[in-house]
Amino acid sequence: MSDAQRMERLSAMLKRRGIILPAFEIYGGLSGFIDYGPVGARIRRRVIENWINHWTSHGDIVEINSPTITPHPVLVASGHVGEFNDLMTECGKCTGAFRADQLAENVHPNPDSLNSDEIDAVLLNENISCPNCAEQAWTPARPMNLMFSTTIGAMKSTRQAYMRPETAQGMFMLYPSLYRHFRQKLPFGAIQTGKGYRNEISPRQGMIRLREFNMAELEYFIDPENPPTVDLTDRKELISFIPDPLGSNSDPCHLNFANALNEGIIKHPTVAWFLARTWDFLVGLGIDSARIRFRQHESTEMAHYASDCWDCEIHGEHGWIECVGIANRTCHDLQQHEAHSTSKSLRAWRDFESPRKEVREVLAPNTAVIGPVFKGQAGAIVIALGELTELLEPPFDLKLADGSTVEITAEMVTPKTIETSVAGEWFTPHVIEPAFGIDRIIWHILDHSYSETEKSGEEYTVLRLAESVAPSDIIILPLFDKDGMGEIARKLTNQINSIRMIKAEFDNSRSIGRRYARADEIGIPWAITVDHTTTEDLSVTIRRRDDQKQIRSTIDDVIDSLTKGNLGSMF
RNA sequence: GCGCCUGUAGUGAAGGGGUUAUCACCUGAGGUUUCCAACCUCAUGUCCCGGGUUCAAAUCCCGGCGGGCGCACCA
Repeated sequence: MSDAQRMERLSAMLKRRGIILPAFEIYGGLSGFIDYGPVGARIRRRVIENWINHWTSHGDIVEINSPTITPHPVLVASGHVGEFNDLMTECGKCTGAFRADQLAENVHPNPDSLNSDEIDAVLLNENISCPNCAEQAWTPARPMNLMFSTTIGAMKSTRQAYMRPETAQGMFMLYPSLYRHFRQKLPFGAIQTGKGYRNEISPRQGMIRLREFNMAELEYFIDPENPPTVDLTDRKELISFIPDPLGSNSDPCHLNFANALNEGIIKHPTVAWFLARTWDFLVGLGIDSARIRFRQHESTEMAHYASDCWDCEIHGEHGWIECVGIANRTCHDLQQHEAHSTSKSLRAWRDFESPRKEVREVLAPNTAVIGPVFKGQAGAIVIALGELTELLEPPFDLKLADGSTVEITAEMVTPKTIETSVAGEWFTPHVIEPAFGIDRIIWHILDHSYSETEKSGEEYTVLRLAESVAPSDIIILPLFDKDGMGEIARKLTNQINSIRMIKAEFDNSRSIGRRYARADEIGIPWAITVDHTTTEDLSVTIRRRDDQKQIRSTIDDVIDSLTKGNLGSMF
């Protein structure tokens, strides 16, 4: 078995066993889309359930769910419409593709604002040549829209919308509700799992770059002046870090999380905490911890909203692949939505340590005088008086918002000293976002679990899935489907399936060895075999997938252990 | 999107203008079998799609779609 062929054998197995398959294949297939088959769909569900439990068990994180279709203005505010609508042009000679606005950067003050005709003209008139081959032969610029576009409504009055490119915006839309839910106290977080859509130019590498994919994102809202810290000193694992090559500590290193934070490689204490919890999650799913690393983004490749970004990369058949992005998005999203939407409540309140006293000298308006004199203008005058930054001695000329000027006399105002007490202030929370690519994680779970061994000189395949993500918890096999063994096995299967959150399979087809082999190949961790002895004393054998070891026990004990989730302790 | 390679049962492969397209494994039915892909009999199932050349195309040509690799792209 040569290693070069391993991925092909793995892919063939995934297809043959109904785990991962190309989508729409009976219509010729469609690149960038996959199906999870009957076995794969259960693995996917369990990975997502693990993810939800992992975060909601923190206590200050809740799950929400939002639409996948997102109206245009939301994605304008988030920056996706701008970022995802770049105009591309190609060199007619060397076929290199470039962003047209970047080519025009030095000859135009604001190339991003140009439409395709305008930017074509700029490239032509300014004699912009290809950075690659120096030719001047640009194809007409075309928008490279990485969002799937759609419209809401029919006929007239349709509204532009897109399939969401990330689930995150849903959490920002619900910020006011989340703030109330958490009794107006930071920090808190919200998670969402679901589909995201990006119209990739060329999907590649199987399920690594999909056009429709499973995402799982967490938005954790914090007070930037009081970021939550978690003591990481008792975590001794050495983690592989690749820091920002432009930073001060740029050498790849192995450190525990606490030291990485202390040495300033991880800049933010809350980000450090999420890196650690991400590591816990992946290892808990059965990802090989030696093949996980954290890579810090260079400042130049940082997302448009982020101040500090880490990728969690996992190594597999496709090399090192970004599977989780952990970003400090700062206040960008909430500020943008506050600016673009009608809501002014995308903020949090922070108490001062002690209330701040403010003393202000003002000219209080005597409305009983101003009203009759100025009539319709009176309101504007009261506002203008309130906005005065220095105390003027009446009479004086007061400039109003509409540009007109009125004369204020002494009887119209009363100088006053106003003392106010300010208990705190409103601010825009910062957001730490761990964003998980579920399909990529599932690929690496399968990759790391896929084990090609030998058994009696024959090739033998075992999918060593963690119990938490196995497609079924256990398989029940009658040694032969006769002499009452089949009936006992069917009854036992039903009994186990009635246990909450436990899934049992039944298989009576072909020889026992073949059934073990099939179960091993899709990663079912345990098998119960009903044999002749069972018909006499209701004892069964329990077989462990990973070493094929078997023990005998009573059905009652097996069900008891299974319910408690500690079947392994019987061995 | 460009270039090179490529597409035959569920999986992996052979064949390469001319009867009914071949093999292994898998899957199903039956038999056999007292725990690890055993064996026997039988069965289901395939030339990616569309044009063209030809008396005849799974085979040759063109285009599309899918896959692999490289370039480009990848908040």
